[in-house]
Amino acid sequence: MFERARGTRDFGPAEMGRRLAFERMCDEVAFRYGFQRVATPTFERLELFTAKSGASITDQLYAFKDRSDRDLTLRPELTAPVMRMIAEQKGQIPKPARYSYFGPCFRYEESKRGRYREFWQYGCEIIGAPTSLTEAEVVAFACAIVEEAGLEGWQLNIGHVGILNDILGNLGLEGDALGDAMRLLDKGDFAGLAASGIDSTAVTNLQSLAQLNGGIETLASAREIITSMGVESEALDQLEEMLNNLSSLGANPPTLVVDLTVARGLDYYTGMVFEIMVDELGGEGQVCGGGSYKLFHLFGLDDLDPCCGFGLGFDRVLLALEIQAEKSGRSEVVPGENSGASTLAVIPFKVDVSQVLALVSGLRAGGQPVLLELRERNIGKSMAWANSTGAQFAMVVGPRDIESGQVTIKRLSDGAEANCEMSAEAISQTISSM
RNA sequence: GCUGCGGUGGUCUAGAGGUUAUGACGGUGGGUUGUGGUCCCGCCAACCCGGGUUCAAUUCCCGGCCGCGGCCCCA
Repeated sequence: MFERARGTRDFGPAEMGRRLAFERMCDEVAFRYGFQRVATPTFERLELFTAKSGASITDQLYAFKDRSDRDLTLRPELTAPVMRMIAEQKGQIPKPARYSYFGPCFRYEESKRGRYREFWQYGCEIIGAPTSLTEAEVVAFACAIVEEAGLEGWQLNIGHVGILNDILGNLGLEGDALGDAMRLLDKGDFAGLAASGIDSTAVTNLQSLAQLNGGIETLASAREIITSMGVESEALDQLEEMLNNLSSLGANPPTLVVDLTVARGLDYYTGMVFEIMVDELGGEGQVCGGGSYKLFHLFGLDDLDPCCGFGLGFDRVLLALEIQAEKSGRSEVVPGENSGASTLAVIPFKVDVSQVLALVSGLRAGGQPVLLELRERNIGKSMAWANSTGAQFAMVVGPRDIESGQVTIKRLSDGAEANCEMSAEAISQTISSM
């Protein structure tokens, strides 16, 4: 026997229906926010990702050589490919561009629940509009997705790398030391910060900054602390503006935490950074992350920096929704996942099927989903089959019906029946009126 | 990378050093050649893999693989 490769999953009809419903929902929200869907290849030149994230990521990639000895890799994320796509057009696109995307990504790492070697990301980027309003739009879009998906109890964490840069820069940190300090801050490792040689008063101040917990109102306290450290931060004003815009745009997270020590551990973030967390997934609780970043300098298009975007952990959101639905007894995990058109199971019975197929064809042409019984079996078994398919209606077409020109439509949920003329129009009409 | 727990038909599960390896769900066929979901009967289908201990291992031991949790990491 052959087993699935580790960290991969199969999706049967029920699960796939749910995933498609969620993808459609994401696209609908994206459309309302003015995003246009784009797609990039599943594999790319290896250099694209090493340039973005350093050579050390190679061991987490599904990298390989092609027959011409080119270094390629399955994509581990979608931001760099989208940047590459725009760069290939020399940035000659209408700006600002609002792109959304969805697709599988691949990372070679230990798999566990909520972390797979093949996983799906839904995401977006706004390119060519480096403003705090852009940031607000991006975060509002992310919030809209999780909210419309019906996720409960999620938390939005927002920080600003620019503010951290101002503070740490004022302490004389730069280059690697600054990056290290930022990573320590992100982890909340203040002992490590003190050990790295940062002035103890500054560490204390950073710690109280990290302990601020709340929404926009915490900015005032943050400003006090930052001012007391002798730092003028324009970035702080930008963050305040962004948060106000976010609120005006209707984002309404169950919990909002303005946490200036959120750094997302990534070198290329430059401004606002954010993440959306849920409790249900333990250590894999981050379902979305993003912010403002500079990457176009890698392609020689510095003028497009910074951009703003996010990646949404498609699988994780679904997992969290499934756990929450289970807990609350909700039957629908993704809103609308069960609301398909009413399918009609057509059961030819003791007739030459060619007599039925024209009718089936007419029904389908008219937009009526038809599931055709393909085996010749007795009525009882065929009805059981119709029921097991999930079809809402069933119709037997036998000699009697052919002769009379009348058929009986049966609603499978409760056995209700209705008769009508044996024509596609009459049948469709009968179904929609039942 | 570290660490804890687990692995019996497709799914859930009983079980014991020697069994025709349990039951349910499911699938399939019949009872029933014009109306399903009930009921009855039949059939399909499993001890994760490799090594060790033993007369005998699916059961005990070790390793691997896979799954689940925790830590590290998470572009």
